Amino acid sequence: MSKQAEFAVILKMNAMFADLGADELQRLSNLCHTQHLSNGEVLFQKGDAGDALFGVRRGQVRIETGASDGSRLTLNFMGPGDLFGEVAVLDGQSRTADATAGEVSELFVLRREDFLAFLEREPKVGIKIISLLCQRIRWQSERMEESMLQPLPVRLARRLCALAADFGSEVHISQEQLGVFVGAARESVNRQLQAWRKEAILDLQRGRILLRNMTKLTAIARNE
Amino acid sequence: MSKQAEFAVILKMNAMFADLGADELQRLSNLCHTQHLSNGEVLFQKGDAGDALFGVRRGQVRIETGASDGSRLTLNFMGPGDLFGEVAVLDGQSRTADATAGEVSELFVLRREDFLAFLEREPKVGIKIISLLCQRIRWQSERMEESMLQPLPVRLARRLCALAADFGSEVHISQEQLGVFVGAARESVNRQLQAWRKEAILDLQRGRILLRNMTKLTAIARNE
DNA sequence: AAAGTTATGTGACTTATGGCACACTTCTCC
DNA sequence: GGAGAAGTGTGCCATAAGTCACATAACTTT
Repeated sequence: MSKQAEFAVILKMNAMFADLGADELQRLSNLCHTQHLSNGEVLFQKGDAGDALFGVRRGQVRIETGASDGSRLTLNFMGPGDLFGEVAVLDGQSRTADATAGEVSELFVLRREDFLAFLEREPKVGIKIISLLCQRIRWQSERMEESMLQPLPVRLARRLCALAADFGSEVHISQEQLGVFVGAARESVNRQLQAWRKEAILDLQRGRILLRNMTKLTAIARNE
Repeated sequence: MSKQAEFAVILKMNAMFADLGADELQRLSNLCHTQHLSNGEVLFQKGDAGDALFGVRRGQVRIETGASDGSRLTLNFMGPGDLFGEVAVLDGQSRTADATAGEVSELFVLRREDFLAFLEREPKVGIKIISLLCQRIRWQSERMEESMLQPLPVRLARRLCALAADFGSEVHISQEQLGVFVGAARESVNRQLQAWRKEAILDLQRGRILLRNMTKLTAIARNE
């Protein structure tokens, strides 16, 4: 399969371009470039101009934010098929986080100017993107209310359920990072996890969590 | 001034349509209808279909959410010149809050289908809207981090500064509602306000707050 | 295999905020 | 103008979570 055809497949997977016809998809793919990253290479940093949209072909990219004390905390992992950097590209503002390759990676790159020009010619895609951004706004406000109103156990359970959907019952994440995701101190996360271990809801190992009883966990997440 | 011309002025005020030419603005205004509301009349409720975008011509509309216990809590006030209901219109999902007229009001209404049809003919407006939605996403995530990381005094100071920008130094709001805005209990809000009163940063009256020392207040908001 | 580094487990203490209770004040409306 | 509602001021206590401190366990490096 040619690279361009592969780009088209990946783009198609993303809701942003899901209802594009084959020809439009073809034209969009032709605008893409390829970029290789070695392990640990920095793609962009917080504050950089948001001049391109990226998609992962192979490898893994970590989206992280450098805390003021110099420690770096991972916010998200992007794997093959994932698109990232859309917000900065769409509004032309600067990046809000850093992106670093977690392995040798190959990305495709869609430059902001090419993308915007494409948008002007394809109003339908614009409307689709608007919908997606609106969804995101709704989702954000829900999480906002949630994180202010729900106690830590509920937030933690929800995050674990979400991770389970992506990774299966063996979630590979440190308690420190789980704390970042959930907005809590590492110690608090640990204490809650211990409590659940005693209830046989999960098992703990260094760097991973084994979910044993998803029924109970989802019940906690629902906050009955 | 004709109603249509007045609509055009209001639309122009909103960033969404700021760089539209006079003719496009004219066409958009012609799509608008007018709707009158009596005091206390309900415009829409949470869960209703988001089938129109509204703009306030005269009067005031409260955006509120009905708490589970039946008490209603105001999230925002929309006054003359304000546009609201965009998100539900743009993505076609249901309303996330209730809207009730706080006085006898006159609105203009732009129906979803008309608006979307307009968007398809004006890709530039679509791109502008995308930018605005992106800005909102950024703003939301900032507030999100803020509300989880910043202590109440900082959040409260920020909210008061924001209100001051809209209302001047005499902010007309109950402590209860301030609590809702800031995500805190009424009592906590009161205690903080009392502390500031003793420092001569502000004065309190029933239903209003008089800001005396904006310098100190903004300093607190900055969280130095 | 020893040494160093990172991740986890846990106790003790502190603190911010929430919630209840109740007094007091100011508005509103018959 | 009297009754009731709505908004405000404050004391007291409960509690969730953060912080600090340190022990232990698991991987890495040389």
